[in-house]
Amino acid sequence: MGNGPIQNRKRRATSYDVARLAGVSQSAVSRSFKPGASIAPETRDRVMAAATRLGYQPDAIARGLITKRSGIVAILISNLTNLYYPEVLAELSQELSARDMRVLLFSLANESEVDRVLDQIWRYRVDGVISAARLTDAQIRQFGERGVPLVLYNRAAETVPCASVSCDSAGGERELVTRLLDVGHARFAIVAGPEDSTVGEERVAAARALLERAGHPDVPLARGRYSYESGEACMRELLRQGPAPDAVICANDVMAIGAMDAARAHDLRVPEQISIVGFDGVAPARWASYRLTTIRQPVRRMTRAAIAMLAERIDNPDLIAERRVFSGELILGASARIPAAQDYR
Amino acid sequence: MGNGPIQNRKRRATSYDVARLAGVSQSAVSRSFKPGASIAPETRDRVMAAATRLGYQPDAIARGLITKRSGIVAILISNLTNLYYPEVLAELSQELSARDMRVLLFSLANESEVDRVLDQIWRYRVDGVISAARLTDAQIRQFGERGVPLVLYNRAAETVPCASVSCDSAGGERELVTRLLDVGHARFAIVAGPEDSTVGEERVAAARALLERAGHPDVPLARGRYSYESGEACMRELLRQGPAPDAVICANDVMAIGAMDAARAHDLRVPEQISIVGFDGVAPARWASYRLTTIRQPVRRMTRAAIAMLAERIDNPDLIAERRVFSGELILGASARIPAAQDYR
DNA sequence: CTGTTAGCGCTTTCAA
DNA sequence: TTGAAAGCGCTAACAG
Repeated sequence: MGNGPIQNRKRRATSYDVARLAGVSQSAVSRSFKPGASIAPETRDRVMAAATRLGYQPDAIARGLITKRSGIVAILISNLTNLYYPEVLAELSQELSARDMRVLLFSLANESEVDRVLDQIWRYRVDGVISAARLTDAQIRQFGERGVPLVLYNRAAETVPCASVSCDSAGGERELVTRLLDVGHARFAIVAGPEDSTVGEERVAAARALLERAGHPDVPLARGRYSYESGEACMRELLRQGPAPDAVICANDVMAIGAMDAARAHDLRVPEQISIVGFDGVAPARWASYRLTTIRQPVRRMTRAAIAMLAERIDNPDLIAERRVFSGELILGASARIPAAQDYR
Repeated sequence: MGNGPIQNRKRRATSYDVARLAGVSQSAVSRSFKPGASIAPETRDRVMAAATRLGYQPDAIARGLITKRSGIVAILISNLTNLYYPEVLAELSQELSARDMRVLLFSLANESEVDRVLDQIWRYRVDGVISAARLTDAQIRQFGERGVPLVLYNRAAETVPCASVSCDSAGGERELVTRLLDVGHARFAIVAGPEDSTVGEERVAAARALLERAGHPDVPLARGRYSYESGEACMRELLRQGPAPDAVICANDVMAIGAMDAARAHDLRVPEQISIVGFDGVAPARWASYRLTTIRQPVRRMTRAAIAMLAERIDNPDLIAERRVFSGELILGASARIPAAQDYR
């Protein structure tokens, strides 16, 4: 304890306490803590000394009441168990903290909670919101009405203009499918995500369109819920339904991993007998047992962009909506018969 | 829009606005929103009607200023990329939200950030803190001095009494090692976590103690950083150093998974030639390519306990410190030669 | 550069 | 049951 801050247990020191101890006015204390405020270096030192003695820190809550800035950004995530989202959350959290903003986390077990969460968001006067959860257009509109900056992560609004960052699902999927076609895969199948997943549907639609144009209409499709187990189940379903496919396109990595395990359980060798590709580029996709061929989302670039856009909008709420779409990076793993291809186009 | 709330863009409605519209005093509005306050049902209805028309919600920030309760709990997590923590975070977040508390998330890239984070915590007047990050005793003491309730998750304080929940590392590890010994494993090796990880060291110490007593002193040990890559590297190191072990005890699942892949890359069959065990019970440990034998932490029970303890201490700050230790559950996967053993004891 | 003063939006006595 | 009034701890004009 020796030279630790003196302090009556419990009651925390206020700026008045510090002012009294330093022999200055309360506003001098306030100014001492505001960078660039007009205060004599000498007074400031006295104040700071008193502050540390009392263990004083300006109260962010009280400050927010008057500055209209809480320093808090809310993050909405639908399901943290998705394996892709923890990576996103870690990046967001890191970068926000570097920019001196705090994260109020809302993880939704299901979509119906959104309204309840929005209520909380209004009450806490957050400076802005990054949402990796599905929002209806009506919900998005509320942000506009209340003047709370919003950036969507990996989703987009249907009819309302709204700032967003995302990874080019269609482009990435087309790259994968083109490669698969080029080396002569012939019996395709798709493991899709839930129908209400925008990115999932984009990926599937892009794959299908390309396949159709290449003379593969009516590709068999099974729907999972983005989980490992559902990936396994989808693969089993596809194998049961007809002749084994020689290329399976999965809407995300985790299902692709489940699909690989299920295929192997059916004594199919990956990629010799069956190619399997995913999407996202999560860590386990790189594990030696899988070495998944996939499209890696540039998570860090995307999160940084999201935060930059949000910060801009916090400073200038009337900024026009903008969508930033990043290309994913093709990761040539070992789960698909695709040539390493340097001079590829 | 039709019957949506009327509202001048940007400036949010205050209790005064509502009061005026409802033709009551501002304090009547306040009371209407406080459950169990003395207010005539009829007035309350008028107020509520006005409130919805204006899209009014009591401002949590302003309320906190006077009630001394922010409704916010801070969660500290060291590294979200650990795969075990997202599961914990998801549970914590879920349960806190059910109890009408918000989560302020602090994810630390490294231990040196702790002090910076604590500063923020004091400023935001959080009602309490759950820490799954390492705190020094001096840091823990600050919580006591400031009267901020703290519950440690999977760690414990050295010399300061402090509320905590954890999983019985030693007990779990002993169960694993006993089984391995019983079936005659003879050449053990350990893949440990970083030296500054308390749980990691507990697990390793328990395993070593038991092995020593069983006539296996000086078990070779390699240190990883809890990541897949480091698990792989450790296994390679162990294989390089001497005769291949027939049982490898890993301080967590992710390293065990890395170790399995590395062992297989060396053409060792798991578990026939080498048994590998982990700790935690994360989702990928159940994947068909691994089916890891491990100890599963009862995450939901632990998180619920942590929150219950925190809530108690928020209501009664002087509550005595308590440690709750939960037993892990042995998961018999297929990564170790251990009999299914029903009548085991 | 410094102190005085007026709030931010709310809850909570205290009388009526 | 209700309204008036006094703050919670702070920042931001405004004079001095």
